[in-house]
Amino acid sequence: MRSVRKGAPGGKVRRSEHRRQTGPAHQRLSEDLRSALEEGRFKMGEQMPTEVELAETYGVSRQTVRRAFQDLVGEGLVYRVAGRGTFPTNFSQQRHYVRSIGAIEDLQAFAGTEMELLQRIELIPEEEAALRLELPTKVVAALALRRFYEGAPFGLTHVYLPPELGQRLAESEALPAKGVGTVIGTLEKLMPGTVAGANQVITAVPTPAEVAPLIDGEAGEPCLRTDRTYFDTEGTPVELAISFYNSERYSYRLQMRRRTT
Amino acid sequence: MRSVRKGAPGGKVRRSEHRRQTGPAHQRLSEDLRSALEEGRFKMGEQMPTEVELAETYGVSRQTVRRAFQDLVGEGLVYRVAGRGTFPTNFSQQRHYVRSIGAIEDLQAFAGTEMELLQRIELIPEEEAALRLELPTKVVAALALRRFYEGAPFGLTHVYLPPELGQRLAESEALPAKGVGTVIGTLEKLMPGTVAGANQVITAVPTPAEVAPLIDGEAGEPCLRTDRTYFDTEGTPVELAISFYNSERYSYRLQMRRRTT
DNA sequence: AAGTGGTCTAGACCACCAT
DNA sequence: TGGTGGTCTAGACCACTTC
Repeated sequence: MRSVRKGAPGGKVRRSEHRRQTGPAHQRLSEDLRSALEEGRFKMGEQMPTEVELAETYGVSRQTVRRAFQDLVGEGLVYRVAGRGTFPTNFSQQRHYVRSIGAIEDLQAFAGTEMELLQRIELIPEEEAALRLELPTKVVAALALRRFYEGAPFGLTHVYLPPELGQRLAESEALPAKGVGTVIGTLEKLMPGTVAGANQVITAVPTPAEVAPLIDGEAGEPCLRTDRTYFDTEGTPVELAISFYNSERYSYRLQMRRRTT
Repeated sequence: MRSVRKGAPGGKVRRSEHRRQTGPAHQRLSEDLRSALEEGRFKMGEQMPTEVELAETYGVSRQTVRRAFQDLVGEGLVYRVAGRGTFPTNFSQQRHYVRSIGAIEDLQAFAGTEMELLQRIELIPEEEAALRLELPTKVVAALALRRFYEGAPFGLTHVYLPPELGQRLAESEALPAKGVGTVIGTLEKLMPGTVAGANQVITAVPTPAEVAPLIDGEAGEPCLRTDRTYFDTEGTPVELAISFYNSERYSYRLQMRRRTT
């Protein structure tokens, strides 16, 4: 192993050879490839550059190229067959393809929709919510909001938080009375950890009478109810959101992907 | 780089040092760790063995350990913090935890439920289904089935396939008139490629009158409708499944996870 | 036989965290 | 300051596909 000159140290060398940008080399590479794919620069049916080719043209090691491809495979933009090569999928051609895959980022963004605060945050006793947040007490911080798309309301959400987090949210006054964004998105900036994911249960229920007028629906008519529990990296619940959606204005879309390992 | 003895060749060496089993070393390692986590062999709050430790005790390189941890992070069993270490999440403690994450395997398994064929496979003209399967013609192969849980029906599904695949499915006679399993699971064994994922739209609708009696529901009552399009690695649609679920017996559960990269 | 992706190694430097 | 995970390298062997 001798180490006369040894591999260039990770990360910093060759900084100026290719588009510098920021971040690790594998990330720059995958971004380059992603752009190329989205712009249809690789023809549909056939093979993309091999690992060795990319390693040479980008001046990185084969492992780094593999690392970049990992991301693309995970996003469903390409698929790889040992012995044959790497190929773009159908999805890679659709510009503005759905990046989601039931990913949590989408819920946080809720692109193109607006929210309106109906009930400012306050501490209330709510046994079931407290239980589902795995709290030792029965008191939770609660708030309510409506969500609008193109000016029309389509969803009503009750949000429950651990009191401590609710306190922090209230004090920050980061949550506007009206605007874009989400509670969990706002909350994350105030949290110690990060939001790692959410468990969700989706059911079809009759629109509750008190909810119906708020989402332009009729009481008793089918509506979509989602119960969503966000948790941090350790698996501790940080938010419970119960939403009712007008079924004529909102449907739940997700993409599943086989775990490839 | 000199190469006097160089790294042991991939895959085959040291075969008998640790539990041999099958497959790559990183897979064996991750399975070991998964078991340990599910059995609660690592105490909740605190740190798991470091990469270097595991590399030594398992006689593998650090990269191989990292590869193993990648899987566990992806499954939400552990989280890692640079500079601190690797820690089990809440989920790792729950035995029989939900592996899913909105993964496609669950839909294929539909654990614990039974199916009953209502309508044997046949070729019919169905413009909309053909369109959604991206077929050049209007003819599709169609079949219908009910799904049971503990003897009671809870879902009705219409399945549409490209004619060629439907033909193969019909000829194979692999689909039982009654039993466990799914169409997509059966189909995959007969396909050239593999099922890579599915796009899904979930809506709340009034139970159609013709569907209601089949799922023990009442016409007009809210029920969950899912439109699911499975696709292969290339992104080509291979199956369209439209299902109606009795909302009192079935709710849609999924786990989302932030993409960690 | 040549080429491709899949796996693996030994060693290195870095940013970050705890001390 | 020492330990941890994150990144990177150069080289190797393998299984598999294609020619």
